[in-house]
Amino acid sequence: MRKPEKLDELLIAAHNVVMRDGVARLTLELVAREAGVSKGAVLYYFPTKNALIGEMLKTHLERNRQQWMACLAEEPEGVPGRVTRAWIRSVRALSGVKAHEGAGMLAAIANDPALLSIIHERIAVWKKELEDDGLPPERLQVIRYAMDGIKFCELMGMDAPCGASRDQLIDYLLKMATPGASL
Amino acid sequence: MRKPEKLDELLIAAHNVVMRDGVARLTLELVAREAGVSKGAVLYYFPTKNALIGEMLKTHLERNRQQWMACLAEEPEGVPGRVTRAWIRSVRALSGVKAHEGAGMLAAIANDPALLSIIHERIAVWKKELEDDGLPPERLQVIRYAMDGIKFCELMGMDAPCGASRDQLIDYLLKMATPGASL
DNA sequence: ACAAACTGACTGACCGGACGGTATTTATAA
DNA sequence: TTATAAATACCGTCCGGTCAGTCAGTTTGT
Repeated sequence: MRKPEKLDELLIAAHNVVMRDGVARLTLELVAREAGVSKGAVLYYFPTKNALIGEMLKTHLERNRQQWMACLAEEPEGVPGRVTRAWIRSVRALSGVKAHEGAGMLAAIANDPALLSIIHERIAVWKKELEDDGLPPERLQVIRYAMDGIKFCELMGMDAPCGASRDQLIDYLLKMATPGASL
Repeated sequence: MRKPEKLDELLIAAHNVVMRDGVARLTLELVAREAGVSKGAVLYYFPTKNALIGEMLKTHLERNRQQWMACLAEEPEGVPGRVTRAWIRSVRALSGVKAHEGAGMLAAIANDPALLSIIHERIAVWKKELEDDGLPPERLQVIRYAMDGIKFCELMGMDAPCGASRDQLIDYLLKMATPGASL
């Protein structure tokens, strides 16, 4: 059941290409070169380019999910907004300086929006989990879209918050996700 | 100084193509067909594809700007957060049911991220105007990224808020942009 | 033990189509 | 006539995907 590690290497290579050269240059040949193999090898592991992109999406979502769960474990139980706060912390933990995540999302948008259905399904699940978290709906919405905004801005280099300003923002969102905290 | 109206038709056609067929299908030929002209005509008005996309971006930004100014005129003076509230209202006014704006942004990302510099410059200006608006910085940030999140989600069909829920969210953001309002 | 048969991983050449852009030609208006 | 507006034909390139074949290793038959 162990996935071949070469497959992961190719996914990383694809990610690197998107981040370094832009999503327009995500070509099978460039991915191959980045990974140090031939184009044929890439198509050996992924039947089509779309399959590659789909896998990029899935691994990205999976990593997010795991980080979320890890943060949830550290969040004390019994306080409403627990799931939401864990989610906020997971986003903070993941999107660091070194790499924008979501290269797969960019690639999906650029190549075949139908691929986004993978994300749509996940969002539906997440949304339900967040809505059942006991927070006032307006606050939850503000938090959710603010986090989305941060992520998207990071993804396309559009003046995402960073440094102290970023920490301040996330702390504020955490407060919003904590009933009784003064704003 | 009147721009030929054909040029605007082509921009609209390009916008329609992106929204209907996805940014991957934004080709000179499809734009031409959508506008009911030949490919040569498109290249007569825009020397390159990038020029077309750049113009899409600029008109989009320009429309946003004008809506913003219109909303600003209706906002009573003297109350801090005035510019921010006008901005929120302008976004609400523009992004309706019928059309996602920002096809140009998608096209820029997909084709040549360097085009985004047009947006970067604008963002810098907007940011300054918003920062000088007299609102607490954390609140301003939350509002700003929440609005960005909404717009991005709309742009790529990722569960953007709509209907009553959407109005509720925007009202809440307006309250956040109003000093003294109870949250 | 040892070779034959087979398998999985990978290569590199190639094809067909799409697309951006150019060059040339034709229609229209002043 | 001349300038503008647009159509048509065409070129070169790039890219996704196919395919035949190589080669290391593993299994199998004796």
